[in-house]
Amino acid sequence: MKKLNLSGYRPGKPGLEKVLGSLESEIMEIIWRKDEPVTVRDVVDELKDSRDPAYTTVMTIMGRLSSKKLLLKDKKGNTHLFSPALSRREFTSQVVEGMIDDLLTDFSDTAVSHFIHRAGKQDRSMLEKLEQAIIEARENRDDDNR
Amino acid sequence: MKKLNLSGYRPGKPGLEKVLGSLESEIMEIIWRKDEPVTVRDVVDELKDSRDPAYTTVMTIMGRLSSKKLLLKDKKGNTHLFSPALSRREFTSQVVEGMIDDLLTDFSDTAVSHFIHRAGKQDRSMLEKLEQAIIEARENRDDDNR
DNA sequence: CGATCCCTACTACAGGCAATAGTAAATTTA
DNA sequence: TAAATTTACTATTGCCTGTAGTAGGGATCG
Repeated sequence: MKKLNLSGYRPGKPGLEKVLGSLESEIMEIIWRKDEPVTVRDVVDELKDSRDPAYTTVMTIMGRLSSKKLLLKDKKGNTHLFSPALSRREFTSQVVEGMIDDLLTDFSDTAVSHFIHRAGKQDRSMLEKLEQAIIEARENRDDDNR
Repeated sequence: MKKLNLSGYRPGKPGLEKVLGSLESEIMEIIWRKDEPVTVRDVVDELKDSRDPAYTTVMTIMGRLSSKKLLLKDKKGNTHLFSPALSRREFTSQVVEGMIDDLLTDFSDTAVSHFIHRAGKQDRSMLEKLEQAIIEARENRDDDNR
C-alpha cells in the first residue's frame, strides 16, 4: 500500500481540510458525491452557488489533485474525465493510518499512553472496543506466525 | 491544560521539525540543553559553528517562539532572559497528545483500529503495554467516579 | 565626556505552498 | 467557418518561515 504524499496535517481543521486546502476539499467532496467520472465543467457548475471560482481555478486544483494521486485523469476525446483514486473512506483511512504510523514510529511510548488515557476518558465502551481489537490483533498475529 | 497553537504536523520530518521550522527547532534544542535562562547572544554563539545566522534573525525567531508560548521572556535589566515554557518531554508529550486528541475526536473508529493493528504488528510487547495501560485507565476511571 | 558596543523593537524581503485567476492555443460544435 | 469549450501555462496574492537591516536606548571604556 503506497502512502499518500500530503504536505501536513492541521489538527483543529474540520474534515478534509486537515490535509487539503479548502477548495481542494470541496472539490473532492463533490467528486465523491457523484458516482461517475466528472469533467472540470461539472465541478465548476456544482460550485456556482457557493464560491463560484473561475473555470481555470478549478482546473488548476483538479490538476494538483491528480498530481497528489487523489484523482485519476482519463482522457476521453479532448476532454478529461476525473474520478477518485480512492473512496472517501479509503482516503481518510489512509490519512489516519499515516498519522498513527508516524506517531508510533517516533513517539511510541508517549503515543500509547496518551491514546489509552484519552480513550478511557471518553467512555468505557471505547475501552471494550480496544480490548476487542487487541484480541483480534493477537489472533491475526498468530495466523501470521503459523 | 491549555493546548499549544501550532500550525500543523508534518509526518516524516525528524523530531521537532514535525511541528516547528528548522531554525526554530535548533533554537529550542539549544535552550533545552542549557539548565539556565539564556539570552539571544547565548543562542547566537551556540549557532556560530553550524549555520551562523545574524543576531537579529535569532532574535526574531525567539520572539516568535515566545508568541507561540514555547519560551518565556523575562526582562532582567535591559536584556531579556528566555527559558522554556515546557520541558522537551512535556512539549513532545503535548504535541502527541494534541494529535491523538484530534484523531480520536474526528476519526474515532478508524483511529482505534489502525492503532491496534499497527501496534500489534510491531511486536507483542506493545500489546502487553496496551493491555496494561487499559487496566490502569479503568482504575483511574473508577477513581474519578468514586 | 564621547565613542563604542550590545540589546530591543520594528520593518523588510525572499522562498515555498495554496488559492485564485488570466491568456493563448487547440479542439468541438453549431 | 465562427463561437464556445477545453487545455496548458503563467501570474498574483496570502501565509509561514528564515533571513537580515535600521533606529534608538542604555551601559561601558578609555
